[in-house]
Amino acid sequence: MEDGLFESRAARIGEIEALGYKAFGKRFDFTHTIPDILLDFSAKAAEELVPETRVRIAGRIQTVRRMGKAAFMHLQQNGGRLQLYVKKDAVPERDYALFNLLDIGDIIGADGYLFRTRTGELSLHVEALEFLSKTLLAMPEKFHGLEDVETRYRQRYLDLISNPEVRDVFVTRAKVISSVRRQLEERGFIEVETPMMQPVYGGAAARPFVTHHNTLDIDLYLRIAPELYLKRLIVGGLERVYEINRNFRNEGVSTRHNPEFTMVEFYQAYTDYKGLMDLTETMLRTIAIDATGSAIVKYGDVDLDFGNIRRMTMREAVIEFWDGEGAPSTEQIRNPEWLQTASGKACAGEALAHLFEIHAEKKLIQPTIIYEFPVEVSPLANNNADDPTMVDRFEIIIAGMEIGNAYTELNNPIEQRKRFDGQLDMRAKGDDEAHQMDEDYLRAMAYGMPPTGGEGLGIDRIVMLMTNNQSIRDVILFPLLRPEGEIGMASRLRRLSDR
RNA sequence: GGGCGCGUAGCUCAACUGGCAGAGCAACUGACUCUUAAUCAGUAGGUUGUAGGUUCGAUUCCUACCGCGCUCACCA
Repeated sequence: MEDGLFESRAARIGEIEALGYKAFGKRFDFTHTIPDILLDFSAKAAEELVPETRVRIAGRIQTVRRMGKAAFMHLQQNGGRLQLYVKKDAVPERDYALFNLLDIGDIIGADGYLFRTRTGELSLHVEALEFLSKTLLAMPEKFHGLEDVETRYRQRYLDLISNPEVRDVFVTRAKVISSVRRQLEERGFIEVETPMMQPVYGGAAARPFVTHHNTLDIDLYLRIAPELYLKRLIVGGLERVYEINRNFRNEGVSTRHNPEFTMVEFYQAYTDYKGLMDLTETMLRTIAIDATGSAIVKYGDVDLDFGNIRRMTMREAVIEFWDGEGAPSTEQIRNPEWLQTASGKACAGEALAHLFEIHAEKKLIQPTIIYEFPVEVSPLANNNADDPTMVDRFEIIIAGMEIGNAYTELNNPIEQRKRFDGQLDMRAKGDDEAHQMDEDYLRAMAYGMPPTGGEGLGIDRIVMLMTNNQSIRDVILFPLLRPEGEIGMASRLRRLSDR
């Protein structure tokens, strides 16, 4: 079958090697990265580049403009791009022959000196070329880049090559994670790793992925949360622990949900949910500053203000944001019968949580802490001292999304056993996301758990906010997609070898 | 899972009411020693996602399927 561009590029492998270069090259020790050069020399005028500033650089060819016996091209590396000027009588004959074989997308090295062109662009006057790696496939169009969303997710490498802003998203993601880690470390938290494969899953309400260990012949669940293991460590005296890692939930995919997603969970002995509110406000503000340079972050058409976080109870939020007629009074919102009638839910706690979700959550755009949650939807949180139907828990909601969830941990094993039994009842009634009984967790608690506050923050969603992305897939390098059909790459490459 | 939308050259996009499938970039040949979405002249490149159907004739209309997006449900 005809495969013109692919075969003509493959043929150049032989031509490049005939000149004495390696088509899939070797180690190349550069003196500067391209971003270094841009940083160090962008501000310097043409005359300041003399005496000659000699550099040795490497990168991928992004554009080529050939003009007879001279040419300009742009080389990109680490998100920076530098123009190269190649003149026939300034490079060895062999290197000029190589230059004539170069394709957009090839990876090369270059030696030369920095100068400014007539139009003032900082450029490298090339004196020697080295070949480092051949591209066989055509790059996306230079002006629009790669737009097709499916291809961008499936071939993220190509997305990263042709869309520089995508690289910036993942650089910001790294800054967010680094900020979280640094802030927790500064406060004496230690990073731990707990099982991703768990014989009993818990710590959240979700359906799990199931896998199987052959030798032990047991089913294991990919964790839906690390919570119960982290609290075992609190029992063990690791009084400030955190873990940044993936959770897996076997549920719907949407612009806010990926089956595997990244959470930071942290637990601090001797504090409570109020202490965590203060910590959360500081952490989120600092993340925003570390990631974007400001506590005010543009998201869609709003400016999110991480410097000023409102706090309100779930009941207050339902009343304030009630849609249409019939907003409850402060008495009605505490009345189980009213709640059940208004929501159609069987128990008062689920009813309140449901009303909150349908009336209030989407409208909470500015960072808001919602506290006092119903006990029925919070099997691991400690009771509120004044209201037995409520627990000391809060969520942080931003742009209508749940970003974090925290509570004073339930540390009474007698109460915890009752809560587990309540969850088992819900499971028996068909709620397959109700919490499982975890006897070893009860046993740990029976040894005595200090009063503790614990919290989880959704890293992916925070990155969405910091990078102004509306879809979680744009902040996950390789979001889950159905496997694609036949690609045919192996057979194309096989035909090259068979010739 | 439901609803709506999309799928055309390697990439970005056209193609009126059903009437010969086109352009730019990339590629190839040629000109050009400061260009930058380089320019100029020319060439080649298509199973219109897949399989059926309607029709003299289908990229266009219909059905099913595949993939993706948005949205609702679901997801504390």
